[in-house]
Amino acid sequence: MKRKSASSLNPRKKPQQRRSRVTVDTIFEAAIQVLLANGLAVTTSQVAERAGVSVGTLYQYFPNKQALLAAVVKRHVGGVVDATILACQAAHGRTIGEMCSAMMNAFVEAKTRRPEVSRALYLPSAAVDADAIVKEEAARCAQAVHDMLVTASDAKFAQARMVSGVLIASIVGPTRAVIESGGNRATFEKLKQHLIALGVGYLKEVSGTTRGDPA
Amino acid sequence: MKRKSASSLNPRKKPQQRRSRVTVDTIFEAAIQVLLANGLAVTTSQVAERAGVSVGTLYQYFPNKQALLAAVVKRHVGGVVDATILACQAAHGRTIGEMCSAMMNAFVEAKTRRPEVSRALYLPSAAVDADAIVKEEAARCAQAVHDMLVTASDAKFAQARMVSGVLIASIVGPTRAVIESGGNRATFEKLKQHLIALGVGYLKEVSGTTRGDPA
Amino acid sequence: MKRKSASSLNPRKKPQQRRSRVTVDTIFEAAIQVLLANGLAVTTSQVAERAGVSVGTLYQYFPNKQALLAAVVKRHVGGVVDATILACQAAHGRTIGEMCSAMMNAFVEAKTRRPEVSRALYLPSAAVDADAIVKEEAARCAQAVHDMLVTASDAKFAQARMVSGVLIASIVGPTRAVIESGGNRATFEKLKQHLIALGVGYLKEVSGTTRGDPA
Amino acid sequence: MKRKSASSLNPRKKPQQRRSRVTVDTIFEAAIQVLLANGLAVTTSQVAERAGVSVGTLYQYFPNKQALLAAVVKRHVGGVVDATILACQAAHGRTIGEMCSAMMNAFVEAKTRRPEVSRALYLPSAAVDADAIVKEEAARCAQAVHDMLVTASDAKFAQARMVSGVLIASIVGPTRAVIESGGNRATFEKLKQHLIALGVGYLKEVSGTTRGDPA
DNA sequence: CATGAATGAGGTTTCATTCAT
DNA sequence: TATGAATGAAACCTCATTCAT
Repeated sequence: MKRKSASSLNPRKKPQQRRSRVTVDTIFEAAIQVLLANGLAVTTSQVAERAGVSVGTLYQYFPNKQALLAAVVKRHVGGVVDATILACQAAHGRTIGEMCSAMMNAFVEAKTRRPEVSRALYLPSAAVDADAIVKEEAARCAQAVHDMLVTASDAKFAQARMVSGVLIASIVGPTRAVIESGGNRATFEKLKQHLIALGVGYLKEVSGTTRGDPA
Repeated sequence: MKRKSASSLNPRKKPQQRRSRVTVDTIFEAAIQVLLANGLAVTTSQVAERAGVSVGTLYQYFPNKQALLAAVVKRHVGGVVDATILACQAAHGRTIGEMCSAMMNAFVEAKTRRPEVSRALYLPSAAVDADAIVKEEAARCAQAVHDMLVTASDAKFAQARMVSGVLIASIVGPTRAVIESGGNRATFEKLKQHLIALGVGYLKEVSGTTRGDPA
Repeated sequence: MKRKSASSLNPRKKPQQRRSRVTVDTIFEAAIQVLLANGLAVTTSQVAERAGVSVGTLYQYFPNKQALLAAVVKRHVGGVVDATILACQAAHGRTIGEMCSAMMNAFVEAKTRRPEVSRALYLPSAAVDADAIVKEEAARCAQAVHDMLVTASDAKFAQARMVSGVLIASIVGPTRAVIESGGNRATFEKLKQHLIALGVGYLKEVSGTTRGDPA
Repeated sequence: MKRKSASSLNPRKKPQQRRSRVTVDTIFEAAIQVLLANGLAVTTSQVAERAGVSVGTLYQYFPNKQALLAAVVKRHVGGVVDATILACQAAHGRTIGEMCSAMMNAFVEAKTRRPEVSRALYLPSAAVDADAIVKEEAARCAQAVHDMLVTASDAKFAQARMVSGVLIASIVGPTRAVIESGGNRATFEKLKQHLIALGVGYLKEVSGTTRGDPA
C-alpha cells in the first residue's frame, strides 16, 4: 500500500442515484466490520465480499483502496467534527464553562454513539492518507472552537489560536483511551466530566478570566 | 503486514557483544530514516540496505518486521516515558504547579529532543503491534503520575487513577500536533507553557485544592 | 517447504466452470513436466510459467505449493488405485490365480500407461504431505484386495488383513524399480508375470490352499 | 536444495582421528533426531546445534547439506544391506526355504533394530541425492541375492537377475509399511514370517523347483 | 581447528487492480 | 453496470554457506 497522489483519493463518481447511495453505504459498513475483525489487514476483496458485491463494483465507486478507507474515515470523523462545530456555534457568547460543557458533550456523544466504529477506525486514521483528512477535520474543528472562544462572555484569550488547538487536541487522547479500553455509557459520562474540567481549568489558566469575584 | 502472536515480537537474540549492539543501533537508526522518507511503506530490505547490512543480518536480530518496528517504537517511547517518570518521582511531595512544570518539561524535552524521530514514529506506533507497546508504556507513565499526584502538598484527588490517565493522555495530542506541524524550540517552549496550564487547570478543577490563601 | 496443517491442503476452489477445469489440468500437467525436469526443486513460478498462467492464478486454485503437489500426486495415485480396485471387484469369487492376474494386470497397466508421469511423481510422493495421501490410497486399495481375497474360491486366509497389506505393499517396490530403470512395454509385461508369480506364490504359502488335485 | 554434482557428495575428510570419528557420529545422530522431529525441514544449523557443535565444524566434515544427509542414509542403508549380504553368503548352497529364512531374518532384524531411525530416514532417502545411494545399495544387495539364488540346492532360475531384483524390491514395501505404522517386536516377527512366505512362494513359482519328491 | 555472525539469492505468497464477458 | 478470474509486482523471510576472528 503505497502513497497515492492526493487527487486520486476522491470518490470516482458521486453516488447521486439512490441505489448507488445504498451501495456505498453498504461498502462503508462492510469496511468497518472487516476493520474491526482484521485490523489494518483489510483487503478490498474482503470488503467487497462482506458488502455482498464484487470487487469490480467496489472499484466503480472508489478509485483505489486508499480512497475507500479515507472515505470511511472522513465520514466518521467528519460527523463527529460536524456535531462538535454545531455545538460550538450554538454556544457563542456563553461562558467558558457553558462552552466546554456544550463542546465536550457534543464531541463525546458523537464519538461514542457507536464506540466500536470509533475503535475500528483508529488504525486506518493513522494510515498515511487518512491522516491528512483527520488533520483537516481537526483544523476545521479548531477553527470553530476558536470562533467560539473569542466570544466568551467571561474570558479573553491572548493566543486564541493556540488555545483552541491545544484544547481540541487534548480531548482526543483521553477519549480514545476510554473507548479502546471498552468503556460503557457510565464511563463515557465520567469522561465527559473530566474533559469539561480539563477544558475549563485550562481556559481559566490561560485567560484573563473575569471571575465573578466581588469588588 | 499481518498480525503476529505477541510472543514472536521479542528480539531474536540479545545484542551482547559490542559489535552486535552497534549493529542493532544502526538498524534502529536506519529504520527511522526510512520511516521518515517513506512512511509506513517500509520494507525490511530498505532498512537493511540503509543500515549497510544484509537482510539476513537484520533477521538475525529481529524475528520479523513487526518486531523491528515494535522495538524501534519501544526504544523511543520508552525513553520519553522514562524521562517523564524520573521527573515525576523527583516531584513527589511538591505542589501541583511544581508537579506539572516538572512533568510537562520532562515530557516535552524528551519528545522534542529529536523531533524528526518522533515524527517518523507516529505512524508505526499506530500499527497493530506497536500499539500494544505504546499502551503499556502509557500505563507505566500513568502509574508514575498517579504515584506523584497522591503526594501533592496542596491538593487531594478523589479519583486519582482516572485523573492521572486523563492527564497523561491529554498532553500527547497537543504535542503531536505541534511536532507534526514542524515546530521549533520556541514553539516547543510555548507548548510546554500551555501543557502546564492544561495540567494545572485540570488538577485544580478536579481536586479539593488547598490554596494557601489565608482568611 | 514447511509442513502445513492438513486442512490447508485442500484445493482453494472447485473448478466448476469448464475454463477453470482446463486451467487446473494445465497446471497439473505443467507440474509434472517441471518435476520431471527439475526433481523436487520445483518452484511455483516455474509451474505457473510452464502452464502459461500467472502465479496468482495458480494460487487461486491451490492454497499453497504443498497442496498443488499433493493434488497432482493424489490424481495420479488415485487413478492407479481406482483401476486396481475395479479389477479386484470384478474378480470376486475367482481363484487366487485369476485374482492375482487381474490385479497385477490392472495395477501395472495403470501405473505404466504414462511411465514418465509415474517416474516424475515418485519424489513428491515421499514429501511429507503427499505421503499421507499415498498411505490413504494404499489403504483404500488394501481394503479392496482384502474384500476380494476373502471370496477366493480356492483358498482361505487366516490373516486376510495382513496378507492384503503385504501383497499390495510388495508389488509397489518392483514396479518402481522397473519404471525408474526406464522399462518399456516388454519389460512391463515381464514385470507383470513376476508380480503374478509373487502374488500367487505368496497366497499359496499363507493360505490353506484347496488345490484341485485329486487323490 | 538443488542437486549437486555427485562428486561433491563425498565427505570432506576421512575421519581418521578418534576425535573426528566421535564428532561425525554425534552429527549423524543429531541429524537423525532432527529428521525425526522436523521431517525433511532439517537445517544445517539445527543439526549442528543438536550435535553441540557449530555450523562451521559441521562443514568441516561435510562439504554440504546433501552430503550430510546422503552420508546418514548411506550408513543406515549400508548397514542393513551389509547384514543382508552376509546372511546371503552364509546361505549359499541351501534350499530356497533356508535362503529366504536367512535373508528375511537378517533384513528385518537390521532394519528394525532401531525402528525410529528407519522411520526418520524414509524421507531423506527419497530426496534426489540420497536416492542414488539407495539404488546403489539395493543393487549391491540384489547382486548378493542373485549369487545366492544360483546356488540353491532345490531350484533353478531361468531369469535369476530379474528374480533377485523383484525379490529384494518386494520386501522393502511391506517392511516400511509396518515400521511406519509403529510396529513392535511381535509385529516384526509376523512380518518376517510373511516375507519368508512371500519369498518362498515367489521362488517356487518362478523356478523349476526340485521338490523333495521321491525318485 | 572451532566458531557463529554475516551474507544474499531466491522461494513462497499476497493482494490491489484490470478488463473481458 | 456488475462480475470475478487473471495478473504480476513486490514483500517477507529462510537457510546453505563462508570466513574473519
